[in-house]
Amino acid sequence: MPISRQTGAKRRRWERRKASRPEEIVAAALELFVERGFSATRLDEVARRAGVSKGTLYLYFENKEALFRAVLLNVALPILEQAEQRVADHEGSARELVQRLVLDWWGMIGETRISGIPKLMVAEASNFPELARFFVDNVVRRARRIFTRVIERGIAAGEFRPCNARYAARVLMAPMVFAAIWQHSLSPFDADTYDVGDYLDLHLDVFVRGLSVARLD
Amino acid sequence: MPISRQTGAKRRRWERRKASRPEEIVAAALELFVERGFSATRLDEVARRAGVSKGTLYLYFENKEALFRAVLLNVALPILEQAEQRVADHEGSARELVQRLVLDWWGMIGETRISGIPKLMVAEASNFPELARFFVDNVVRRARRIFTRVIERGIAAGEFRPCNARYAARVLMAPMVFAAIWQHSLSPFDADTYDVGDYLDLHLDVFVRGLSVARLD
Amino acid sequence: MPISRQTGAKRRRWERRKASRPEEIVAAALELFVERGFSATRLDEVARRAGVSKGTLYLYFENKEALFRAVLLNVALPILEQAEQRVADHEGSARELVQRLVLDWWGMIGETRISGIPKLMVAEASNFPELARFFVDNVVRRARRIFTRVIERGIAAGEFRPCNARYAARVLMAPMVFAAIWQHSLSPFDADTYDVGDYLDLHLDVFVRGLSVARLD
Amino acid sequence: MPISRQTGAKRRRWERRKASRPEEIVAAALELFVERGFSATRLDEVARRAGVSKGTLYLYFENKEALFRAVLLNVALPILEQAEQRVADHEGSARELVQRLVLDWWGMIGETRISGIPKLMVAEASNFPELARFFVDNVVRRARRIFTRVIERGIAAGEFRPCNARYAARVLMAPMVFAAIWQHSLSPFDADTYDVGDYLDLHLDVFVRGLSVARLD
DNA sequence: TATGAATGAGACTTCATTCAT
DNA sequence: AATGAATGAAGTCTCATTCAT
Repeated sequence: MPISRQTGAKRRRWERRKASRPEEIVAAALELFVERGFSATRLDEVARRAGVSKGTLYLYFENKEALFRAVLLNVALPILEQAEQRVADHEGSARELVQRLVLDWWGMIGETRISGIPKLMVAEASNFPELARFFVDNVVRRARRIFTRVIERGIAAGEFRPCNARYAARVLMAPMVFAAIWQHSLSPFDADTYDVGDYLDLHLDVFVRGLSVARLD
Repeated sequence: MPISRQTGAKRRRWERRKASRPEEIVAAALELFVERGFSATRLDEVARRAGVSKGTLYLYFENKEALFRAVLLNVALPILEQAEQRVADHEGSARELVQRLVLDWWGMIGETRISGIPKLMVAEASNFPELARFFVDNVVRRARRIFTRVIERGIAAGEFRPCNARYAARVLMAPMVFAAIWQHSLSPFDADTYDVGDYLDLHLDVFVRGLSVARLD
Repeated sequence: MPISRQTGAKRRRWERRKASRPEEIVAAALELFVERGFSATRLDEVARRAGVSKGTLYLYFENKEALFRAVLLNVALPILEQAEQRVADHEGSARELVQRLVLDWWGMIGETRISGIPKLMVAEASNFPELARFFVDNVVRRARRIFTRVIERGIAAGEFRPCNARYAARVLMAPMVFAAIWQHSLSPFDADTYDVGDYLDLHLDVFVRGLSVARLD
Repeated sequence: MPISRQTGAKRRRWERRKASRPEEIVAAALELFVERGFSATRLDEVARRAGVSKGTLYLYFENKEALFRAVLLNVALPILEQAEQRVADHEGSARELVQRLVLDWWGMIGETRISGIPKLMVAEASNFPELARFFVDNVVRRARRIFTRVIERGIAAGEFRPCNARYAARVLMAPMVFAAIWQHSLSPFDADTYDVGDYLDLHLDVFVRGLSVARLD
């Protein structure tokens, strides 16, 4: 039985938790935005899930759109930066690197709520052009650049066949990002369940073989 | 008495063929749903774009959700069935077939509004579970089955290495579907433009090489 | 017993009265704005008093402020223009004219709701600067100009003593406008009732005597 | 135990004289009520302008309406009483007295914030009936009585023509009160600037001449 | 005393839906 | 069949008020 869980349950009405509030709100908003989309998410429910009143939201965020912005900037960006860092630190052959990049990404993000961001952005892009632009510039293209560089390195090292590295990076990333989108959208309605890890393994195997100069056995 | 009022001669140029009304409405709805999402789409605007009054929508569709259903059933499904058919008719080596399937799909759907459906479904799945289930069962899984079969054929013929054909089908499809989603979401905000045809060519080349038993030169 | 009042009472829900709606809404808004002020007036109540639903207000007016504007432009302005016209047509001695101007104004406006406009504008001026400016330019100064001209004419004709006609016009107008403001504000709470007609008569008598060159007996 | 925490030596420079808090709040409220009206005034801003927190308001005033009451009772009333006193002490001819009363009033009140009270009361009267009644009884009628008495004295002394002194008092006061209202409302939007002193001088000159028995030259 | 984070009723506004015409 | 004025439930947001600190 958990320690000391039985008394604190009845949260007092005027309790204040200061610094942690905005994070809790953003976390609740992330969940709901990912689940229902921006428009279909009711602030009422964000508040309820964050355990605050409706008015409290407006203490920390100017309006619903600002909350959306915060979700992206305060949650997605830091984690993606961290991922970027971790990924940049990798060493080894291009082949290995390609595989580590994808598997690490999924390992870090895949099972968390963060993986809902792509779906969210894809769904709301045209309703929030500036945010879309921001997201593309600061997340998508940065990620693409990393993958592109790794592939270029592989080509330079004679590991990979010469090809358009930018396009290859897109090909490499698509199944990975799609897995995240799928998981947060139609996957629950799909009777054909699948293991994302195995799926990514296969993708990586096929991709690396397909791109390699040498015959891999 | 007014002159020539009884003849009906004043045929307005935008007088409509009655039968096409519902189609026009559905077409308008498709555009807007894809562009903005279901919640953010105003029926007012659907009506305006379809060139009818708001009230008219309700002559043909019970409510907004029914219109959504109609968009999927009346527009997406037929076209996708047609695509399925065309794709099923293909003959040739598995390698060739794989490539034809993907390129045909893009050729038929890619530049049309239909390609917005994946984004729309992905965005609204959790808000419309039955529709999501329907879409997965009648579109996604059917498509997956076709791709799976082709790959199985390739394995059986000794063209492709033995592997989990279902997973390979997912890997094969992901970049294709992702291209459609991307085109209708973040692509307009992406300074790195790309040619989808070239992208798919590269994907297919890498995929087929990666899956093939023989060395392709 | 009033004729045919018993059947039409139960106003049907979907009745539409087209053209008259905006006027009815503006009339209701005028009453309430004058009575409570802009901020304290609830659109709910405007709608109820106009016999429409809340949503209907937005069919005709973009928002609450636009309704305020409409009250001024569509109600106050026309009537004041009419008053201006009528007043400009007057002939006779300056003395008579001065008296006619004031008494006519009161006769036309005094007992109507329009006389609440000065109080309303005075109360809300600083909250609606552009509207205030518009009101001053198009109503106040125009009225002032009329009065100023009459006094100048009186001076030129030797009826009135030379003086600053603009200031004299202000002195002449103040008790008149103040009567309107008073009537719509503190008058109902004043145990000392008074007859505005008598009050204006006295004002005019004193003013004209005080300004005249000749001794009036 | 912390060092030197008990001495209270750290006297913050903006440490306040406790006693003055309510006055500061009332002063801030007066300004804002006059400027924007009661409803449109935010307690948030009252607090900010008074240099206290929102919660502090409630230490001194039960609610917003009580603060409004306090503005009238604690600020307006005393000053108006003082004005009344000073005015009552005057001696001299009725003519002189009339002029002193008006000019003194303006001299004392005109340039201060207190002169905004009439506008405020006029705007909010119907929203606060008891307060309106109180204001009329304790301020308006008392002032009127003073002016009435002076005019009666003038009539008795043969200075002024016989007339209804109560009405004459109203006529005398109106331009004066109106000047105050104007100053706090539409004056800032009026391109025709004017000098209130000159205006009142003209008013008094005309009024006294118009009421006098003797010819004034 | 004093604070200011938190509350929640209630305001303005939107928009899917209805129905007399 | 078609319209579009009208509706009112429901959403976002505001702000007077409360109370733990």
